[in-house]
Amino acid sequence: MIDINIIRKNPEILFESQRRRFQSDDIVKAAIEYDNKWREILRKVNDLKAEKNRLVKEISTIAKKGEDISPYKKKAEEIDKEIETMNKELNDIEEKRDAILKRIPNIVDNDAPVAPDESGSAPFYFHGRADVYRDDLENFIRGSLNKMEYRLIDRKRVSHVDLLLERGLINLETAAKVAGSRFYYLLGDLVLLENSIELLALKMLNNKGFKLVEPPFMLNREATNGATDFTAFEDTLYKIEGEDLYMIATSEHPLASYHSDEILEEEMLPLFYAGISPCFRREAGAHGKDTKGIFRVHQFNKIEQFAYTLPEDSKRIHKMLLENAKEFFNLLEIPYRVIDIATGDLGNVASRKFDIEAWYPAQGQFREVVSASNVLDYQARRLKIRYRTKDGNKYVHTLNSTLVATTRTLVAIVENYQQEDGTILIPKALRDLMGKDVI
RNA sequence: GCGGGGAUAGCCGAGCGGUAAGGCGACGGCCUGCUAAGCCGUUUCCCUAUGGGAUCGAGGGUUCGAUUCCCUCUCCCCGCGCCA
Repeated sequence: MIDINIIRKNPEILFESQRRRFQSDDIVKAAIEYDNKWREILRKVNDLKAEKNRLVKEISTIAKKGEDISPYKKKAEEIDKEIETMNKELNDIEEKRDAILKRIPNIVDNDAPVAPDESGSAPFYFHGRADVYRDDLENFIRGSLNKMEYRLIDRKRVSHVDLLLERGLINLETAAKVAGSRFYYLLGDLVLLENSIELLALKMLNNKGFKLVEPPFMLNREATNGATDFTAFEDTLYKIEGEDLYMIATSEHPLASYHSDEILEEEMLPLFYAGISPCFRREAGAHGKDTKGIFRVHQFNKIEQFAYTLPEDSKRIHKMLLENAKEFFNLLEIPYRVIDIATGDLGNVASRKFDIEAWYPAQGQFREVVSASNVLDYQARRLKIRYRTKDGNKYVHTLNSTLVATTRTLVAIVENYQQEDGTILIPKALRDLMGKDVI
C-alpha cells in the first residue's frame, strides 16, 4: 500500500509513476475523490461525537449529585442516532477508498528502465561460459548482447524431461495420476542433489549472518493479504477448504509478516532472514507454458532472502541480495545474465526488480531463476512494520530475493552438466555434500 | 477435544460501571567543570489540528456512560485426553 499522504499532498508522484508503468492514473484520481469525501464525513462524525462526550460528562456530574438524569437521555439518544447514520456512510466510503488505495501500484524507481513490457528489460551483467547449440546462437548473442563467453556445441542437449525420465530420476505419470499435471515425484540421486543445493544455500546465508527460518507453510488471509498483491488470491494461491488458511507461494510471505504490527528499534536494522520452504502455486494463468517436466510446477522448494531495512539503506541492500544470489550461481558454475526489469513488467508491489536468468542450453534460452525486489515501504505499511525514531515511528523498507529455487536449478544443472552418455556431472561445490561427482 | 486461568501503551503492571494509576525504557528540557543522580515534560493511531476523535486481544450486546457486566471468536499459560 502506498502512503495516503502522497495522495493528499503529492499526487503528481503517483501520476508520474503510473505513466512510467504504462498504466492509467484513473485509480489515483478515484482514490483522491474518495479520500476527500471521507475526510468531510469524518469531520462531521467527530463533531457529533464531541457533542456526545460533552453531554455524557455533564450527565456524569449530575448523576454523582444524585439528581434526575432522565431529561438528558432523549438528547443523547438523538445524537446516537445521528452518529449511527453518519458512521455507516463513513465506513462505507472508507472501505471503498481503502480497496482502491490497496490496488494502487508501488512507486517505480527512477533508475528502472522505462518500457511497456518485458522486452524492454535491460540485461546488464553476464557471467560464465555458455554452451550454445548452433541453431540457438543468434538468440544467445541477442540475449547476451554479445558480452558473454560461449562454446558452440554441435549436438543439441537433451531436454531435462527426456533425460530425467530415461534415467529414472523423476516420475511424472504417476504424479499426474495422483495429484495432477505440474506435479512430480523426484527420485533417487535427484533428491540427494536437491537437498545438497538447499544445504549449500543455507550454509552460505548462515555464514553471511542471515537468521535461518523454516516458517509456517500456510498463512491466514490477513497475513497473506498484507504480504502479497491482491491478484495473488485468484491466480496463485491454494486455499484450504473450510479454514482461513492459504498455502504459501513463497517464504517471502511468512517472513514479511514475521514482524507485522511491530515497532522495531532502529539499531536492530537491517534484519536479514533466510527462509526455507516449499512454494505452492496454482499457475492459473500459465496454460500451455512449460507443460512438461519440472520447470514450471505447482510445488517446489526455495531458499529465500528477506531483509527489513531503514529507508535510506534499501537500495544498497537490494544490490547486496542480488550479489548473494549471483555468488550462489557462480558457485554452481551455471552461466547466467542479470536483467533490470522494465517498469511495465514490475508487478504491483515492486519498485525495482532484478532477475537472474540462467542459460538453458537444451531450451536455447535464458530463463528466470532468481528475482530480487525492492518494495520500499509498500509491504511494511500494509503489515504495520515500523521502527522508532526521534520524530515518531516510521515504516521500514522490505526486500526479498530468491537465493535458489530447487526445481529450476535442477533443470539448469541437468541441461548444463549432462554428458553424452546421459549421466550428469555434479557441480564441484556440491560434490562433498552429495558424496558423488556424477549421477 | 475437556476443565481452569489470562490478554491493559515500546516493555512491566494496577484498575473490575463515572471516562486509563504507577514503574521501566526512550526522547526533549532544567540543573551541573563532565558524567551520574535529581526535577519537569513527551511517549499509539486518525482528522481542514492552540482543537477534536479513536484506542484496554477482535467483534457484537446492555447502559446516559463499559477497561469493568453479558455473548461470540482468536491467541497464550496450567492440568487432563489424544498424538509423530
